[in-house]
Amino acid sequence: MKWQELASQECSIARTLAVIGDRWTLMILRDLFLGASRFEEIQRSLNISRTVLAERLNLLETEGVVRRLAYQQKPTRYKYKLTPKGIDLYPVLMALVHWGDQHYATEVGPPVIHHHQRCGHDFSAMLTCSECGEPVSPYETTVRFASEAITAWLPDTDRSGMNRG
Amino acid sequence: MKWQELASQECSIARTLAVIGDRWTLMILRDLFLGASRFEEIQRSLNISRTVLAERLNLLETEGVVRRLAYQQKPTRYKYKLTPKGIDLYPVLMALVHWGDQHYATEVGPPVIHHHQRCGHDFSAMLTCSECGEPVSPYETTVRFASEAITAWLPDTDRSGMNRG
DNA sequence: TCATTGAGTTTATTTTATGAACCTATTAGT
DNA sequence: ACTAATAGGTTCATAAAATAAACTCAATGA
Repeated sequence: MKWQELASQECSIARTLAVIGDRWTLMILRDLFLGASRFEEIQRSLNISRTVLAERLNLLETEGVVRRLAYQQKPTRYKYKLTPKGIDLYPVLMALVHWGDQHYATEVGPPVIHHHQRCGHDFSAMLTCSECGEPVSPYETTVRFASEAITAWLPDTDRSGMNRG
Repeated sequence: MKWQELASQECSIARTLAVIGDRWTLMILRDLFLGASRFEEIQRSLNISRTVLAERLNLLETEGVVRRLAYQQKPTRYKYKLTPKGIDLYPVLMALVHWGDQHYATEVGPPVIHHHQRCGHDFSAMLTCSECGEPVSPYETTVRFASEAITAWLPDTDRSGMNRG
């Protein structure tokens, strides 16, 4: 299967990855979240090839993830800003950060610290249930499509019918 | 910059993407979370090239994200299971699902439904603060590294010194 | 004996990424 | 006036990676 056929799959992960799932796009989005907005700025920050950066920004704009705005005339120069749809990717980025912090942090700790102004603490991303607000572990969830429940993460011995939707 | 140099960057997103950030790995992980475990099974499910699948599973095993287990002898055949480190990617997958559900769902609704057994409801992923447990929006957070706070997501007019760590 | 399954590996071809140079418009410096 | 620099790309030759198909090996089943 070619990569672009992913977008047509009946799966939200596939459809999401068809937009942001290549090798550089999430790094570009990181830069946008960190305040980069100009082509040159992102290119120099990531040291990415200009060809790829241009292509990716184009796709992100087509998909409504970023907006291209002229920030000056004569000559016209552009910057890229996250749209609300793009800002909705914040939980994706935070989940990636958290996994990296968990498993690849050095002795000196995580390189970037996130601060929650509402509560005044430095924080990390936690996944919770939209319905009850409690933290969610994969061991407490089931998945269904066409009426089947799946609990692949359980050890084989524990699959005693629990977790079947 | 070449892709593999990403891993050496002082950034948890970069280090995470160096492991799972290519075009197919997150789809492979989706399959593993959904219960696939054998090479053939994943290959047929994704219709991915065998070369790439073998290479990716190898990297994931090297990185400790999956474990390769013999499930029979004569001939020895293997399956792949998520390790605890791999299961820690659950929030990443759920964040991707949620964004896809938000922005690419069809009239018939999301293709896959996630159920939270603890509360008994179908749910979606919500990002909350590890410290106060409240939902986190990017507008309420700051980031710092080398003592600088960043709030790129705010409209320019709102950047009045608030959100600076 | 021949076909099939599973887990890959090998190889030829196609696709994608890289790096360098180039283009256009404008301002700043000498 | 000439030159260099900046920004936002595009073009092009080369390198790297992905794809599809065929092949390997060990065993089982018809």
